[in-house]
Amino acid sequence: MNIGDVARRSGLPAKTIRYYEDIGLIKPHRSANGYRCFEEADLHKLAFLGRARALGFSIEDCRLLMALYEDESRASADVKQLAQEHLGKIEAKIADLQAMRDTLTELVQCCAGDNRPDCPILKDLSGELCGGAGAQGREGE
Amino acid sequence: MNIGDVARRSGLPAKTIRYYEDIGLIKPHRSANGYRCFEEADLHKLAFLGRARALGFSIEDCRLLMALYEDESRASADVKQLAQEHLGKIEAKIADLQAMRDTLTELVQCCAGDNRPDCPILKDLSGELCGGAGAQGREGE
DNA sequence: CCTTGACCTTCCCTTGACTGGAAGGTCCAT
DNA sequence: ATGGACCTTCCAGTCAAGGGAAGGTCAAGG
Repeated sequence: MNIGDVARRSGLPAKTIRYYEDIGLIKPHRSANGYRCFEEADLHKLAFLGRARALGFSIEDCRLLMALYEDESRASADVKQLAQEHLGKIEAKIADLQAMRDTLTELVQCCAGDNRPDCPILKDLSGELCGGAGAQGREGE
Repeated sequence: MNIGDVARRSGLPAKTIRYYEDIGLIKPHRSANGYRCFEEADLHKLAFLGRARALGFSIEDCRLLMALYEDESRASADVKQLAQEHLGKIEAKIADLQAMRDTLTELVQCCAGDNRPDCPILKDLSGELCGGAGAQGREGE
């Protein structure tokens, strides 16, 4: 298989596949003409990588996950720990984003959104406290 | 004020402040010795930037927000629109992360986490369907 | 006067995970 | 032989900084 075929079948862009080879995640053979020559096993790995990346695992996590996958004597505890740590990071990000969302939602609701210059969003950003309904809870930043 | 003082007072690292000057967000004067020389107005701008960044606005959004802030004849509708667009992106990110979290949570729960190699997390990543409780809903990716 | 240490300057490299594009080689069908 | 689709490598850019080197400046202490 050439790179275009694996790209279509794995759903990953050819550029990404080359990049994954660059950083040592896959090691496709080469044909006589220098073209990368992928086997089913490579395709399988790429699909694995694609799914792990879609779950938000970093490239380094993917490397570890692949190593665990290929290690027949792995302990599932190691996989689980990796996944749980990643889950923790995701939950932290969600919490951060939710805090932003809550503050922004408040500010947007406060803002008249008309042609006058007075704007609680800018007031908040400039550090003046919004007298009204208020988007507080960030004084101590 | 020298950069160290503004760094302490704004909570931004000196590196970040220099970067913000580099990209034209602030334009501090220079003392005779070449040191940046910040006024209260610069500090105010940096605090504004810090808060906008903490709300997840991109640098380019921050640039627009600052311009609006300094434009006395702005329409609050413009600010509101910017904030609403940003809010939409944040909500999309939250939804993405929540989907990851849900799948990962399922998989982690499925995994025994002992010293045996059998692991539903790796099974899922490798494309095999998990026979048990199942973390489905991603077949069509 | 000299040194020490804290502070400041610019410059360039690195991050993560790609993406875009240029310049050029290969393959296959017409 | 020519066109177009495919492949190759290499270099630069993204975003928002962070790290660190090499060197200038300043104030205090000996």
